[in-house]
Amino acid sequence: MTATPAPAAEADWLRLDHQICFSLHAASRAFNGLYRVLLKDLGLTYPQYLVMLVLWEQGDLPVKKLGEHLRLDSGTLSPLVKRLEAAGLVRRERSTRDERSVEVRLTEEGAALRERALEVPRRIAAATGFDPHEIGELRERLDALTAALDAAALQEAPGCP
Amino acid sequence: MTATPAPAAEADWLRLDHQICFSLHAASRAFNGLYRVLLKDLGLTYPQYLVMLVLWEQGDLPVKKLGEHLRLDSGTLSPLVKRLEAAGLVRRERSTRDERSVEVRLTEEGAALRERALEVPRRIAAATGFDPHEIGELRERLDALTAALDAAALQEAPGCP
DNA sequence: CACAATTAAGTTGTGCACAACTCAATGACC
DNA sequence: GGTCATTGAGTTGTGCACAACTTAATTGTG
Repeated sequence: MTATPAPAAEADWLRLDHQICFSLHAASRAFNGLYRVLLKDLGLTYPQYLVMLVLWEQGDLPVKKLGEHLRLDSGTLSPLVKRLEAAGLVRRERSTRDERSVEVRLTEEGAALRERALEVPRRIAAATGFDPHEIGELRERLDALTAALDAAALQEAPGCP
Repeated sequence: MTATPAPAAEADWLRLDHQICFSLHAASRAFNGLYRVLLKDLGLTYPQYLVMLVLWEQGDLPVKKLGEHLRLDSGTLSPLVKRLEAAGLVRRERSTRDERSVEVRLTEEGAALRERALEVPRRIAAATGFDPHEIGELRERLDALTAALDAAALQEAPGCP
């Protein structure tokens, strides 16, 4: 034992941080990469696919609601949805009830694309090599992580009531 | 049992996919968001922090080696490293041994920043609410996932020997 | 030696994420 | 009813990720 308890421990923290944050970053990009390959045929990017998943599941939604489901703001969604519209998968229509709101509606083509998308999640699941139970467990872990991180970020934020 | 085994199961696949891919996407962005807050004082973005972590741990490295550690290509790293150079944290120097290669070297300022960065991983770990063992476990799971996804993406790729 | 293939950086173009902002519609309050 | 704060989309600017490409240096092979 030395007088200085553990000078290396500090570096170990940075090392651990390197490991965990890099692992998550890499996993996210790896997922993105595989989806990129699998979604190429459908002409969708990964975030566009997420939007389509929500629309297929929830039906037509205003941009605001889409953003709540996906935790994305209008700065991300506006151009993304415009690209989906350009691809003929959705229409954007001003709500008559509230003229601020824009409804995103699936076109026939957009609704039909769902059939072709059914194969994607199976292939993703197969690629992970995880069984459904493991996937579910990992998902829970990640959701807990997200919730904890969001709470912490709020606390760290400049003005935190 | 009906003649059609489970017509709803197809939709469930899309739903599960929605869950897991969204969870990972959200966790990655949540991490990014918290790092954004914690790194603001250091004047670093999250990917820039990753580069600095590698340099602090490994010492000066050519861009190529940096990319191997972080799985990033020159298209991402070149402008990023230039921004680090503009911030005075690194210098870029053509290798004399191999003029194709560019060595990224920490400046005094860049090396000194490490002291201030030591606090970051502790605060991140605290924010997750996970103990070191859980973090390690999650990391292993994510690394396994990344490896499986990378392998699958390779197999799916156009030309796969 | 010469010349083709490979390699390391860098560039260009597209799309996503997010902060900070504008603008118009809505709602609340006096 | 008029004013003002709030809300929903959208825009702008910065930075990251990645594909496709260019350029220059190096290596391999005849």
